[in-house]
Order: sequence, then structure tokens, then C-alpha cells
Amino acid sequence: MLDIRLIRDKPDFVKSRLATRGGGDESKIDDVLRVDGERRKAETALQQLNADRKRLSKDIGGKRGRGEATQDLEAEVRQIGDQITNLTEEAGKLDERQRDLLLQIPNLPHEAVPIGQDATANRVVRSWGEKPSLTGQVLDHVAIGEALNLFDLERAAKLSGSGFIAFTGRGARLERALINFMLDLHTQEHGYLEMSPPFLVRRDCMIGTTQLPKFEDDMYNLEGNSMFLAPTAEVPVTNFHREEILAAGDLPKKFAAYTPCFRREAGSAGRETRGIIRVHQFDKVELVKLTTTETSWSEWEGLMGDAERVLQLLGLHYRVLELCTGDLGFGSARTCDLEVWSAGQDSYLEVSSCSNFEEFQARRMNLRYKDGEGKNRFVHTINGSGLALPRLFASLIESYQQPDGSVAIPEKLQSYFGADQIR
RNA sequence: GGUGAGGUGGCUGAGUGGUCGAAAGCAGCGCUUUGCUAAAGCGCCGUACCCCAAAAGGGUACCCAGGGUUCGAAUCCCUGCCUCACCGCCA
Repeated sequence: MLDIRLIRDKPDFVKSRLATRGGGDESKIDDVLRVDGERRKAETALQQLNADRKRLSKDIGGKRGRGEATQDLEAEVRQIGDQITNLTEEAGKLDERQRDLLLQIPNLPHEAVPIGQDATANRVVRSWGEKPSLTGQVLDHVAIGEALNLFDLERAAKLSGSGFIAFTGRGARLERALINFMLDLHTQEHGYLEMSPPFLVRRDCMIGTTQLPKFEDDMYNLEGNSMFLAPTAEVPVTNFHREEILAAGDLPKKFAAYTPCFRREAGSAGRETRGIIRVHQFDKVELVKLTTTETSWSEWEGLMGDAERVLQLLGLHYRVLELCTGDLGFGSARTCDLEVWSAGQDSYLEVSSCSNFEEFQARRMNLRYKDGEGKNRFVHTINGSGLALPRLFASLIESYQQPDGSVAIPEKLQSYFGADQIR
């Protein structure tokens, strides 16, 4: 959520930054300002009435103590009370309307974000490793997985419909090995605190991390819409300290969490849906940082490096893509995607989005910290997956497929997997 | 699911209808005095929002949340949420 004071003070700046996203959101700024003006007017009038009532009520108390008549005063205060009732309702509605509007406005892109309309303007920042040199027929992950019985898409569909996966046997073991490998790496070498959070979260949490109100159609909800299946561990983990005031000395806080993720993927049928690339439920190890204003950008770089390290240790070729303004997520100020090479698809595959939200999420969560001067400031939130499992899995078995149909296991993973190959 | 107890400022903890935004203590900050790793005294010490061009200053709201009673609610009533304890059920 943007700061209403920033919008009041620099409306043109806010509009021009929003305009770079190309979503037309800048038109909402005038609406917000109009409602804000009305709201403040109502609030000021209301406060005057409250002050009057307070003063007169005390007079009544005093007069009664002296045995004086108070009927006239009481009638006056009663009348003020009626006005207060009406104005309170009006002010409340305006306040709610302002909040609704603010929740619909995306974050301002950071000035370093390349300007562009869509994904074609995204910029490759760097790449690591080389595409694997595969000899013989190159299979995609579906063919490999089916040949080696690593997962069963047909039977998973029998259970839950299309878009679900069941890992089986060595496939399940490999997935688990990847999860354990990542968690151990992030907690033991990168200093993250492991967390195993609830997967079901309240509506307020979904608002806090910007899934709601805009993207409700993509979320699974239960219990009469009051509980949601988390679409990413970002939701429970980032909200963990919501409505708290942290000490600056306790920041940054770094969390690593493995959870399943649940997404309806409404409207994405037919897009990138082959195999296990886009499913309704997938496992992911997520990284979340809560930082101060001063350190958030270096922490963002660091988080990205931590996620990249997984790919490096697994020997997977990847590239880092900086998203342009038009492709940036709703709440993000700046995002880089990590994309691994998919030999089977002969293209890159997103496995992680590393985003810095600056204050945007913290304002929604009311998550603050006390800085060195004792002032309360909003925490900066950063997250990125480290990484989405099915896609990482797909890239891995495609990259390490052997001419004889087996799959080699990277050295770092062997102790977790318990073997050096799958055949 | 049942029964009981309870939710007050960073913490402890007073406060049962009127000058209570809230005693006191602890913690924290500042000053003074004395001065060997400290003590004493004094002062300050919540958050949000609004008014004001801004500062100064002023105001309103907030004692879990939402309603209600009342001229007036931390205080009385109702509902909800949460915490704790015990019982029941259960992986």
C-alpha cells in the first residue's frame, strides 16, 4: 500500500511512476485524493463535535455535583450526539473507500527498473554456466519421468484433475532430496532460520502480502472465504511478525521455509502447462527477509545470491532476468527472476522471483521497527523462492539425462538422494 | 465440542459511570549532584490521525474487537475473537 501522504505531496511523481507499469493505475490517484479530501473534512468536523461533547459532558458532571439543573445542557449534548452518529458513519465509509482504493494501487517501480510494456523488455542481467552438451536424443522431463517412473501425471489427474502431480518412488525421493539440500544450505551456510508455517492463512495475511484483493480468483479459499490455502510460503512467513514493532538490532530477519503452494492458475490453461511446469499444488522452499530501509537493497542482492547458489551447486545453467516495469508484480518495487535452462523445451524456465517490496507489504501488515532514533519505520520485505521444486526437478533431470536413458545425480545431491544415478 | 478464568501503555500492575490517556513500580532517555565499575534527585518517556504553509502549538481517537445503554463508558450490557486451565474427542 502506498503512503497517502506521498500521494498528497507528490501526486504527479506517483502518477508518472505508476504510468511506467502501463496498467492505467495512475488514473486512480485523483480518485484517492478526492476521497482523502472528503475524508479529512469529515474527520475534522467530527473531531470538533467530539470536543464539544466532551467539554459539555464534563460541565454536566460539575453542575450535578453542585446540584444545579442540567436539562438544557443534556438536550444540547444529545443533539450533538446525533450529529456525531451521522458523521461517524460518513467518515467511516470514506475511510473504508480510501483504503479500498489504496489496496488496488500497485507499488511504484524502483527507478532502476527498466521501462517497458511487457516481458520483451525484460533484461538479462547475467547468466551462469553453460547449456548442457547432450548427445543423442534429447528428451523432455515428461518423457524421462515416465520412462523412469519418477512421477505419475495420469493417476494424479484421477485423484485431483489435471494440473496435479504425484511423485513416485525415486522421483519422490529426489524431490525430497532437493528440499532437504536447499533447507540445509540456507540454514547452515546462509544464516536463515528454518520455519515450517501453517499452510492455511487468514484473509488479512493474503491482503498483507498483496495476493488480495486483486487476485482472489487465483487463490483457493475455504471456510466461507475466510481461510485461504497459501499460494506461497511468502504469505505465512512474511506475515509472521505482522502488527509488531521490531527492534532495528533484530533486523534483518531471514527465514527459509518449505511449504506446498496452492494456485488455481485461473486463465492460464494451455500456457506452459506441459508436464509439471505449471501445477495447482507444488512444493517450494521460500526465502524471506525483513530488513531496515538502509539495508534492503543489499539484502535483496544477497537473497538472490543465496538462491543462485543452489543452482550453482547443482551445476545447472541459469540466467538472471530483470523484470521491466510492465512485467513487475503488483507489490514489487523491483524483481529479478532466476531462470534455469530446460533442455527438453529448449528454453529458459522461471524457478524463482526475487522481489523487494520496500514498505509496500509492511504498510498493509502494519509491520514496523524502531530505528536508532526511536522512530517507528516500516520494515522492508524481500522474498524469493529458493526454489520452485517441480521446475527445478524438470531442469535437473533434463540437464543430467544420459544417452543410455539414465539420469546422473549431481555430486552435492548424492548424499541426500542416496545414489549417484537413476536408471 | 463442553465448563471455568481472563484480555489495561515495552513489561508488571491499579483502576466498577464524570478533570482517566489512564496510579504506582520496572525498563528506557535527558539533566544535576556525588563520584572507582554505581547510587540519589529532578524531568521526559505510547500510537494513529486531524488542524496549521511549516515549526511551535492545538485537537480527536485508541484500556482485545464490534455493537448497545447513557448527557457522559477502561468501568454497565450483548456478540465475536484470542489466551490460559480442566474435561471430552482425535492423528
